[in-house]
This record gives sequence, structure tokens and C-alpha cells, in this order.
Amino acid sequence: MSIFAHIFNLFIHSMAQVRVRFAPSPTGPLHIGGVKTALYNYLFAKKNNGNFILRIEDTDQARFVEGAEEYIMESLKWCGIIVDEGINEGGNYGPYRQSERRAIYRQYADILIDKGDVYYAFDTPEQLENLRRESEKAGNTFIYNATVREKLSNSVSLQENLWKEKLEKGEPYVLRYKMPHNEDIHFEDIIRGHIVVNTRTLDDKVLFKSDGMPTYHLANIVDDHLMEISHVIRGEEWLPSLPLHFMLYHSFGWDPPLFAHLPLLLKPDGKGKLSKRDGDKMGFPVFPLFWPYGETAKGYREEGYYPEAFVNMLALLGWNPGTEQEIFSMKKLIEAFTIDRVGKSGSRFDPEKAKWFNHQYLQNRTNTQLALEFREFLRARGYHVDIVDLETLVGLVKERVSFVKDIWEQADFFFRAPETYDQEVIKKRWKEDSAALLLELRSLLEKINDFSAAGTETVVKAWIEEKGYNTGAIMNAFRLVVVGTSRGPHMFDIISWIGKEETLKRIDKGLSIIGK
RNA sequence: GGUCCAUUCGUCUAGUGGUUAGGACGUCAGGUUUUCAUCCUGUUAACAGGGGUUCGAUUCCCCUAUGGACUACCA
Repeated sequence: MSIFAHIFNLFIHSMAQVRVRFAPSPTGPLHIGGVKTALYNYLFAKKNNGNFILRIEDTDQARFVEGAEEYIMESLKWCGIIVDEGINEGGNYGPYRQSERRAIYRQYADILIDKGDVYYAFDTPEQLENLRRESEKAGNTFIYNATVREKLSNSVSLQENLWKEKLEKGEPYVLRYKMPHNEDIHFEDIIRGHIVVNTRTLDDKVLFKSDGMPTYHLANIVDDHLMEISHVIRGEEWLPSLPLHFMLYHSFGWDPPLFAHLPLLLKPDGKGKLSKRDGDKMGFPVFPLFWPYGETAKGYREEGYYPEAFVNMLALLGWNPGTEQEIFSMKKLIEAFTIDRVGKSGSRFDPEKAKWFNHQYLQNRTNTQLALEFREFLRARGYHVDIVDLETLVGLVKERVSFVKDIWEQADFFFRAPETYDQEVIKKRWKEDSAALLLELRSLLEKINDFSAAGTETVVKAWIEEKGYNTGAIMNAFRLVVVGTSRGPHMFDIISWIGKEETLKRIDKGLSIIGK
């Protein structure tokens, strides 16, 4: 394509309705790399007032996994990605499940057979497997292409009456694309620019399987055309088959959509594509939601991530707005998103940064929202606490946590007296006179009527000053008996929340156990 | 092995034919605090290497290296 033709093509596409599709296979839980692809498609569509289409690519019956379709849809929903057309939403281009479009693909395959671009091949999987093994032994790679086509069992090499006889006898066959022998194919990718590939390195891909189903390549091109997809935004793993896809468009005489191949998500350490294994090994999820079937997998939702934070994190992994802003709502992402700001190289996934994003979103929640969320958490553990008290508590600890579940770790002592006392802290903070001072403090507290944080603080501070005591020494010992260790919010906030009675009880218990 | 793609602090990235190469996460240090954390301030650290082109290259071109993807009747 000349540069002018290309510019013209871009112009034409820019006039047309933007329609993008996310086309996962229901072979298991949707990987976060897949979610990222879906997200970029969605952002691009919405930025351009276009439609986001969900198409299920279930042409491989052997790999179909029960529950995967639902998982995909629930994942998108959790992320706030709204499907305009799809298997549940319907639309004018359905059906949106490829297994229900079987008849369509055969018609289109026949068109290419008639054109002579596709041929019948009768080689069995075993024969091909043997050929591959032999080639490998000889140090070569077996490629089913123009150089060996003539020697194999197909409608190109065989006499017409012979292969027609095979067809009539019902011998199994596949349909292969007749890749030209030695031609440079030029094509464009929005992210990568101009690419040239010579067809001699390509093979005669199977377009139609012997089970009557199309392969990805055929189904994909036919559906993208029929569904009037304007932009194909997909993972980089598809880049090697892009020349084939261009050839197919050419064979059909169709205008190809515009393509953008997104870089992959890489492992946090070491090398390679991010996989489920890495998540298990390093303790972070690789999937948006918990996967309950077979070999289960952790999900971001269940780990306590907010979908907004998850989406924000994913969006910034491979795209940036060109400004220093990092926190984006979905709405803001849509406003800011442009495909030319998508990077070219793979991004290593960083679980620490993911946590940071959640921290930011959690800080922006109101105490009421957080109290409600934390109440759910407490309920599951058998604690029933007044929402007003929880709002106060959440306000005391929110800035130190990244997840709602962390609140418990920061605040468990609000709900229960310590069972044990940190030996390290005892060693460091428990002095000769600690017991005596706490006893004195106990009788002081006992007399206070206003047990608010401010009320107790005023009285206690005045007492410390009057006696000329050391604030740190007293407060540290006090904290030890109330909390059990040296952590937590302001002491007076803690005792105000747990109340006078509980405070005195904890002092007594602490004194009796730590002693002297 | 072959084909294609990629390469800026440890990580995500900004950026330009002449910049003190900027930000964020992390690290470390200091400050705040009755503790722990948070927070604040500061610090740290990068243009993969080699050739060109050029007065000048991180930026443009080539090569090498490294990494990745693909190489199925899987998507």
C-alpha cells in the first residue's frame, strides 16, 4: 500500500463509526493481560463514541471450559467495562458466539476455494507430526508451504479425480490457505508502524478444521468484517499472524480494519510473559476474580482491590497520558486515552505499585463508606459494631492501610484485649517503675467522667506535668498493656473508643501478667 | 533454529538533534509522632554496546547483544 493509499485509508476509517471488539476464548479465567486488552479497547471505543463488542471465540471445542464465559463477563462488569453488543446484550451483528456462527464460516471458506486461494488437505495429524519430527532431527523446521505442498496429500498436489474421490468417500480434510511463495507483504500497525514480511517464511495455515469448525484466523477475519469492526486492538502475540490476516482480507476483497497490537504484560522479576505461576509464587493475583473451578486461582476482587484502582493500575501499565497525573477514574481515562500514547515495549507487572493505587483510592473513600465495608468484614468474624463507632475507628486507622482487610490488622486490639504481650517491647519499654506508674494512672483514669479522647488526654497530660513524669515512659507502658505491643493510633483515641471499663480491665490484666 | 517485535533509573514511564535527562513506585536518610504506620522533606539510580550521519547524538541510520512473541486441525 502506498503512503497515500494508507493516509486515505486512515481518513476513511476516521469518518466511519468506531467499532471494536474484545474476543476472548472461554478456555479458563481471564488473565489480567486480557483485561488490559479489553480495557484499552473499551477506552478507545468510548473516547471515539464507538461501540465495544464482546465476541466469544469458542471454535476450539476441546478447550472449552465451563464457567469461563460467565467469568469473562463478570470480570468486565466488575471493572466497569460496559459491553454494548455481545452474547448477553444482543445487537444487530449477532450471534456473538462463534460456535453459533459455524454455517457462516463455511460459506466464506467456499468463496476462497472457488477463488483458488484455499485448498483441501488430507494429511492426517499423525503424518504431519512425523514430518515435523523428522525435520527437527535434521535440524530444520517443517513448514507446510509452497515448497512442500506439492509433495503432500492435498487438492493442489493430487489429480483432480483423486482428491474429489477422497471428498466423496468422506475422508477427513482441512482447508488450507495457499500462501504465495515469495512475496513481500507490507502492512501497517498503529502502534508499530510499517512492517514487511516475506511469504516464504509463512505457512499454509489451516483455516477450516476437520471437525467442521473454522480456526481463529478464518473466523476472526470473517467476523470482524461482518461485524464491521473498525479497529482491531489485541495482544502482541497476534502480530506474527497479521500478514496472514492481511492476505485473507485481500483474498476476500475486503478493506481491512486498522490494527493495533498491544505489548504484553511481563513477569515482575526475571523474564517472560506474566503467568498464573508467577502470581502463585510471588503472592499476587494474575486474575481479576477468584476462579473456583479445578485448579483455583486468586482474584484481585477477593484480595480486596477496588475495581477503580485495579483498572487505573492496568491502564497506566503500557499507556500514559503525557502528564504527571496518575489517578484516573474510568471517565477520566476515557477522556485522556489516545492510542498513540500506548508504549511499544512489554511492561513488567509491579505488585507494589498495584497496592499503592489501592491505597490512593482507599484514602479517597469517606469514613462512612469504609465503615460500611469494614462492617461486612467484621460480620464475617462475628463482630457486630455500631456503624458510628466504626466510622470513628476507620478514621483513626485509614491512612495507614491499603486494603479494608488491613484495617483489622491495624485495629484488632480495639475489639479484643491482648492475649499476649510483645516480649521485645517489654524488654525495651517496661521499666522498674512502670507498674507503679500504671497503677497511679489507673486510679486517675477511674475518676475521669469525660472519657473522650480530649477529656482523658487533658487530665493525663496535666497529671504527668504536675508530677514531672516522662510522657514516653508512661505512654509506652500504657500502650503495652492496652494494645499488647508498640503500634496503633494515638493512645487516647484508643481508650476513648474501647471505654473506661475495658481500659481499666486491660491495665489490670497487663499488670498481673507482665508483673511487678 | 527461523520470522517478527522491542530496548531510558531496580520497576512503570516522560522527553529532546544542544536538557542539571523529568515524574511515580520502590530503596535509603532525616523530620513529625507517646509506639507502629501514615505523612513531609531529601536521597538514590537510567539513555544496552559498537559503528556511522552531524559542529553536536539518548534522540536519525546500520550492526551486535539482550529480551519477548510466534513457529498446532489453540486461540
